[in-house]
Amino acid sequence: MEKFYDPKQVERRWYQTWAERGYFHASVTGPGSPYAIVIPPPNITGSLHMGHALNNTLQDILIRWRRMQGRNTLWLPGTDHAGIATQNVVEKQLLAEGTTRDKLGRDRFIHKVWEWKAQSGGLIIEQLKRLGSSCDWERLRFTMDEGLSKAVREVFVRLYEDDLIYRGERLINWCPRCLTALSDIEVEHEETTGKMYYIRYPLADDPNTALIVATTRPETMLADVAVAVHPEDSRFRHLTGKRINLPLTSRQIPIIQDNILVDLKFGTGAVKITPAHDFNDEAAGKRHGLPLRTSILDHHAHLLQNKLRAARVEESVIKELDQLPVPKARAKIEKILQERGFLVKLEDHKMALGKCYRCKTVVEPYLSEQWFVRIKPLAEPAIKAVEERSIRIIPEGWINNYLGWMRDIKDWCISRQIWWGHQIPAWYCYSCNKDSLLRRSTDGEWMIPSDAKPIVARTKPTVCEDCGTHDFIRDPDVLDTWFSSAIWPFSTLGWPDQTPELKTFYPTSTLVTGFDILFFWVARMIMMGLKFMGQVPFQDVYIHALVRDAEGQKMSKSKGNVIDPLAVMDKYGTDALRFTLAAMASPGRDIKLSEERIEGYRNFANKLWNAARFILMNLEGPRAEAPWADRPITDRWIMSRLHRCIGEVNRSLEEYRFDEAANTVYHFIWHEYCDWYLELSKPVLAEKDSLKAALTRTTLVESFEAVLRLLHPFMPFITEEIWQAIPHAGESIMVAPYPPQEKTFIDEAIEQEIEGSLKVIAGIREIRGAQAIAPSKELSVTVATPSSVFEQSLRNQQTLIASLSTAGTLIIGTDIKHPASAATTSIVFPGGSIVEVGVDLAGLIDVGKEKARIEKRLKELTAQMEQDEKKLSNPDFVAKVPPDVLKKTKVRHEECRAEHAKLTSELQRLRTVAGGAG
RNA sequence: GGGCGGAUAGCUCAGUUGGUCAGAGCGCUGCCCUUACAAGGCAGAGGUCACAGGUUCGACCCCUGUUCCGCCUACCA
Repeated sequence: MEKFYDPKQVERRWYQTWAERGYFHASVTGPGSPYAIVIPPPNITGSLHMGHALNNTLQDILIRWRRMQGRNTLWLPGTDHAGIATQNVVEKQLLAEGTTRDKLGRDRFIHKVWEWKAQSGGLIIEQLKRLGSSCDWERLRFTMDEGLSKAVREVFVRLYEDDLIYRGERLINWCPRCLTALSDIEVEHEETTGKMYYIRYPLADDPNTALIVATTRPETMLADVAVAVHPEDSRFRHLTGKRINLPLTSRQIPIIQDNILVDLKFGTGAVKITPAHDFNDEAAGKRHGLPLRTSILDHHAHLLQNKLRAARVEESVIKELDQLPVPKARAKIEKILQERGFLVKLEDHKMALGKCYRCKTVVEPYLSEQWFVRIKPLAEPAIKAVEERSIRIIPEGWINNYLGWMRDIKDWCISRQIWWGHQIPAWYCYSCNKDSLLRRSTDGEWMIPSDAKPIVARTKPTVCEDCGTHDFIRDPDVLDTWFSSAIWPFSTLGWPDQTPELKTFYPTSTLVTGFDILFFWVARMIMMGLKFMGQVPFQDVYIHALVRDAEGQKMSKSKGNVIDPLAVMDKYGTDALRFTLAAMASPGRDIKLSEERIEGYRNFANKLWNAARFILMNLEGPRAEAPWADRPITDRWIMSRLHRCIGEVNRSLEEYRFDEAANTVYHFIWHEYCDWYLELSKPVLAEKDSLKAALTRTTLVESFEAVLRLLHPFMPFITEEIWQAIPHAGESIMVAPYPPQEKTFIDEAIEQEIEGSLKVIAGIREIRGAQAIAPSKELSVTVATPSSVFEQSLRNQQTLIASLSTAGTLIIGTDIKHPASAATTSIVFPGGSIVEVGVDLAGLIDVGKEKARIEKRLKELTAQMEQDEKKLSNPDFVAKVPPDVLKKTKVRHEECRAEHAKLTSELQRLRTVAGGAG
C-alpha cells in the first residue's frame, strides 16, 4: 500500500463494480420496509455544481445508511426537461449554426432539442455517478419520457374536468426575451434605482388646474384609464368625478376614489390607473368597472403603432414611439413630456424590478390568453398536511414560510409560449373558429382567440360536437416545467397505472432539497400528491442550505466565484468533498465553502488510509478469540467508545444532523481511534507471540471493520477499498449491515480507568512540552494520588503509561514524598482524581519556566475558587440548584483548594532552589 | 413595508431543555522525520460569546431594545 491514498482509480473501479453487481437496484419485492427518495431532477442543461453536490451527497448518505440498515431502499433518479432553459440553450446553438427556431419550425425544432438531449442531456447523470450516488439507474426517468407525459396529460385533463384548470385573458408576467408568460415565482425581484416621474394631468374643464401623478413607468400613461385619489384626502375631494385630459392623447379619463390603491402618505396622493400594464391597477380597474384598455406593447415589449392608435395617442407621438422597445420609449416619452411642459419633476427612486429568472430580462405585465390552475382548493389540504405534521419539514423554521405562502397563494399560470415541453392537451375546432383564427407573424403559431371553446382530452378529438367536422388545431402552448415536476413522486413510479412500484414506494420517505424551490416544487408536489394519490408524497422534507463561496456570495458563473465540484473531486477525491459537505450542513445556515476545509477532510481520508496500513502490517501474527471479559482492557475501552460513537451517529442521522454525525465519526476516528487506541495497542502488539497481542489483533480488525461500515455512507469509496483489504464478511461494504449500537460493549468503569491513564500520560507530556524535553528522553516519573481506587487503576495500566510517556521508571502511590534531592514538578488535572504528578527531572528542569507555569495556574485556580466560593456561600444557589451540580461544584472547590495548597508549597520550594542556585 | 436567520478564537463555523461548553477545523508558536500517516505526532498561545438593559441563585443560551449583515417576501404608484 502506498503512503498516500489515491482516490482516482479507486472511485472509478468501485462505482463500476457496485453498478455491475446491481446493488443500486431496488426491487418491489425486496426484503425490509421500504425507504424511498425521489431525486430532485436536475435540468438536462445542467452541469454539476456545488448545490447538486450537496443535495445528492445528503441523499446518498441517507440512502446508503438505510440500505445498510436493511431497508428496501430506492433512490429514484431522473432529469428535468427544463423548458425555457433548454430551449434557450438549443436556440443559442442554432444561432451559432446560422439559423433560428422560427426558421426551423416547431416540429424540426423539437426534433433538434431531442437530438441535443441525446448528445448532452446525460452529462449531469454521469457527474452524479462520479459523486458516488447510489441511484437505481435502471429506473432513470425523464420528465418528458412517454410514461411521464401520459401522466401529465392525465393530470391536466382531470384537473380541467374538476374545474381546477381554466383558460382566460389575464395580466401575467411576460418575459420579452423568452417570449413567454412566467408564473409569479419565476420573477425575481431586484432592488434597483430608477426614476420617479411627476407628470401634470390637467383637468378637462379647467386646464390651469392639474393633478400631479407620480410614476416610474411614464410610457404606460398612454394606456391610463383613470386617476385615483384617496377618499379621505381633503386636497382632492372636490375633484372626484371630474375628468382629466390625458396628456399626449385625445382621451379624457375620470378622477375616482380608491382607498386600496392609494396611499395617503406616498407620492402626490394621485395615482394613475393602467389596468393593462400593472397588477394593482388591474385589480383597481376591476373594482371600479373601468375598461381594460389593451396593452400598448407587443410581445417583444415594443410600443406598437396600431395599439397606440387604439389608445388614441396623438399621431405625432405615435410616429416617435412606434416600434420602440420600452427603455427607449421611456426616454422618448420623458423628452416629449418635458418639451410640452407636462413633466414637473424627476427624481431617483429605489424600487424592486421584476426580472425573468431564466434570462434576467426585465419582465412586463402583459395582457394575454393563458391557462391557470385554480389553486386554492388544492392548497387547503396541503396546508393541513403540514399543520398536522403528516409531512414533517426539517428544519421547522421553514414551516411558517411554507404556510404563509400557501395561505396567500395565487392562481398558477401554467401555460408557456415556448415549444419545448408538454404541449397542452387542448384542441379547437378549426371550422368553428376559422373566422377569428390568426397566425402569429413571428413563428407561425395559431393565436387562439379568447372566446374559442377548448376541447380538453387525453388524445386528439375525432369529431367536433358542434359542427361535425374533423379538423382540429392544438393549443400551441406548453406547460410550465414545474407542472410535470409537481407530479414527480408518483409519475416516476408508473402512475396513472396502479403499479407495484407505486404500491411499495409511495408515499416516499424523505425529500431532500434546497429552500430555493420550496414553492416552485415542494408545495406543488404536496398539492398534487394529495389530489391524485390521496396521500402525501413524502413523510419528511429535509431542507438544506445554499452553498455559497467563502465571502458568502451565491455561487454563479457570472460572478466567477464558482468552486467546481468536479475539479474538487479530481484534486481531493470524492470522499473528501462529500465529507466536507456533510460536515458543514448545519441546519438553517448557508454553507460557506472553502478549499482549506476540503483539504482538511482529504487529510482525514489519508489518516484513515494509514490507519489501515498500520492494521494490515500488524495482522501478521496469530489472532485469538476470547470471552469479552478476557480481552485486553484497551480493546474493551475502544469498543466501548466505538459503540457510543455508533449510537450518536445513528441518532444524528435520524434527526438529519449530517453535521453532527460527520463530526462525531471524524473525532472518534482521528482523536480516539488513531491518536489513542492505535498507540495503546502498539506496546501490546510488541509482545508478538503473547495471547494479549493475538487478542488485540482480533480487536483491531473487528473495531476497524465496524468503523469503516460506520463511515461508509459519508465516504463510500475509501471505506470499500480498505474494507476489501482487511478481513471481512460479505461481498461489499455497501450491502454490509450498518453498525447498530450494542449496549453490552459500553463499559463506564473501563472508560474511566483508561481515560484516567490517558490524562496521566498527557500530563507527563505537558511537562515535557513546558520544559522542552525531547519525547525520546527517558524520565523517571512519580505519580501521587490520594485515591486508592485510582491508584489501583493506574497500577493496572503502569506499563501502558510508561510506554506512551517514555517514562523509564514510573512510581505510583497514594502518599509519595518528593525525592528530596531533585527539583521536581507536578501537574494537577482539574476534575480528575489525580492530585499530583511529580516528575523527577534529574536536573533538567528550567526553574524559571516552571515558576511561571505554576504562577499562571495559581491565578486560574484563585479565580475559580473565588467564583465557587461566591456560589457556595449563596443560600439561593445551595437551595435551588440540582443536587448533582451542587456536588460537582463542591468537589471542584475542594480540588482547587488542594491543588492550590500543593502548588503554593511547590512554588515555595522552587524559590529556595532558585535562591540556592543564584 | 412585512417575515426569517445571523453576529462566538486571526479565518470558517459547532454549541443539545439556562448550571464542567466556552469548543472544532484551518491558521499561528515550540518540540519531534518515534518503522501507519510530515496530508503526520506531541504540546501551547489565542475569545468581555455584536452592544445596552431585563428575568434568574446563575445567561453564549430566555425577554426587550439598539447597531450591523444576509436571505425570503411585498401593490408604495
